[in-house]
Amino acid sequence: MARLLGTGEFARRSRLSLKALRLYERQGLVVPAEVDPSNGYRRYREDQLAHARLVLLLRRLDMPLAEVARVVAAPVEERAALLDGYWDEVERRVAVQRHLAAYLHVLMSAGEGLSEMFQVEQRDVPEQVVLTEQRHVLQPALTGWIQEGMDRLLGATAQFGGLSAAGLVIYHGEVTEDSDGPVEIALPIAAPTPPPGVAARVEPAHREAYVRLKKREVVYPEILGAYEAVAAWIKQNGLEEAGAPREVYFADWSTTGPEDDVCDIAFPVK
Amino acid sequence: MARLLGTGEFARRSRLSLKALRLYERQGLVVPAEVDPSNGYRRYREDQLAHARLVLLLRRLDMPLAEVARVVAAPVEERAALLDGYWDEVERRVAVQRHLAAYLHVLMSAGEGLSEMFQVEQRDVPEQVVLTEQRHVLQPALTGWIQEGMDRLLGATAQFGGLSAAGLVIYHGEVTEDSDGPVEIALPIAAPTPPPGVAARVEPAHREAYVRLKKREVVYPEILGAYEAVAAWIKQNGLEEAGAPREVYFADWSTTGPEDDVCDIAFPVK
DNA sequence: GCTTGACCCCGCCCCTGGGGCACGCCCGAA
DNA sequence: TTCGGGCGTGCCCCAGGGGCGGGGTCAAGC
Repeated sequence: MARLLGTGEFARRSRLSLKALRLYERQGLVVPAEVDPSNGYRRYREDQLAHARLVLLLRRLDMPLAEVARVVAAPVEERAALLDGYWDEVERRVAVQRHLAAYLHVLMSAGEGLSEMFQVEQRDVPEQVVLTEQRHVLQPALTGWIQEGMDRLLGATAQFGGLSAAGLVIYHGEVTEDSDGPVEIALPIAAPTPPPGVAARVEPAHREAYVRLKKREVVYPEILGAYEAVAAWIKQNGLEEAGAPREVYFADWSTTGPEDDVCDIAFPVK
Repeated sequence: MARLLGTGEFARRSRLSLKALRLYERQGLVVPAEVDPSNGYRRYREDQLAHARLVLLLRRLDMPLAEVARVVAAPVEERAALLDGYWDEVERRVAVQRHLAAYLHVLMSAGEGLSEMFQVEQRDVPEQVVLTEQRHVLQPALTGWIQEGMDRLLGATAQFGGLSAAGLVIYHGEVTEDSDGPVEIALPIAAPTPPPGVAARVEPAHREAYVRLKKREVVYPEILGAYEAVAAWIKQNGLEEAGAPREVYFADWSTTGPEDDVCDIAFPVK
């Protein structure tokens, strides 16, 4: 009955290294059935093998030890859900990286000729009264917030006769995984001055340089290439940036396909 | 012309941390255009920004610094290929983990009831003369070698009247990512004794416990569950393992679908 | 009973890719 | 000249171990 395994045998049969076994004991992941107090020898029950092998397989998913501990400590009926949660997270991360790898492939194949990928134009934009909403938001939450905010403000434009021009997303600060803007959503309305009682302001008339993007190009971080292209173009042409960069959404996001033009990346210039 | 950037500005504009910049300098990845010998101040050229940003994006793919160094040091026309090589590797690794996650999901949903997932049977196997080929091989190369070896030996069986029973893959040692067997392929032929001039031997008569698997279950590491199930069943039924475990392939691999039975996992018992 | 391997302990240093802190110098502007 | 921020180095920390070395221990053979 008291057939206990020494570390060597337990390690061989669980395929865990001795080093890993000691580490997992410290982390409370795989705790020996008993430790001889006189010499510190660890002894494991045979039925702990299944547990140890489970830990091994979870580690092969590169699951952090802390998360492995949570999974194996959870009631049996909750384990599958925890595993799925972790794995979905991995798939999301890999999906982002997959996109990035594809972008880098294009970038590198283009032989650094980034600017040739984009056609930069200029135009004059008249003064506009815009309903506005501003927030600090990190990149992962950005598209969700833009969707919501656009919808919310679009509802608010109704009482002013609806949207009078393309909606803007203005980046007053950088938005990346660790820099949170702020970002402003600004929807133009046909009013001569900002109406009272709502968040609104005048977006001044300006000249801007822009590139037009297809829907499939409007995805982080590929979109950064477009920003860089415009910024580089501005410098090359002896102009200066004169305001926060912005995205001009002139198409309905939900009804367009990946090859349709949906927005411009624009920098005010002088 | 000599517009050089200090570390602070270079870090902000490249989005690399100061710490990362110093590290990358030591690794020779992003080397400052000049270092003031009197005070150690680093200065970067503005055109190094693109280089630094490329390093940043490659790092976001979790590409190791050494590999990033190889990519950015390569001629421009080779970079895309190096990137693709790395990313294919990542996709392969993730595909294996995806499989493993799915297996673990099933395992955990079954509530540890692994043995209930498999129906273990017993049977007697008569003495057989087999053509044989043995090798050390690691798990990743295993299926490829089995395919080839089976084909090769199958050709050799022709001169003895062809295959007389299901082909065997016998595991004399464990086969994992870091344990390499040895593994034996053994194809039974209708001969009373091992013919001279070819690698052949007698596989003795024995009783064996086995489970039958569908094609979709015959994939590492899910298949380990089947081995464990048989091993557990043997213990539970008071028997003993009496030989190396084996896979008995009784169907043609190439013409079967994922839901077809293709092989048995068998342990000789006594 | 004694010796000899094999087994097992612990602790230290190594790796990657940085984060964070302390301490101190240095630079430019008021 | 002073002061705030920019910049330098060096040290310790993280996961998840690998590897080495010094020393205690266990069982088996003689």
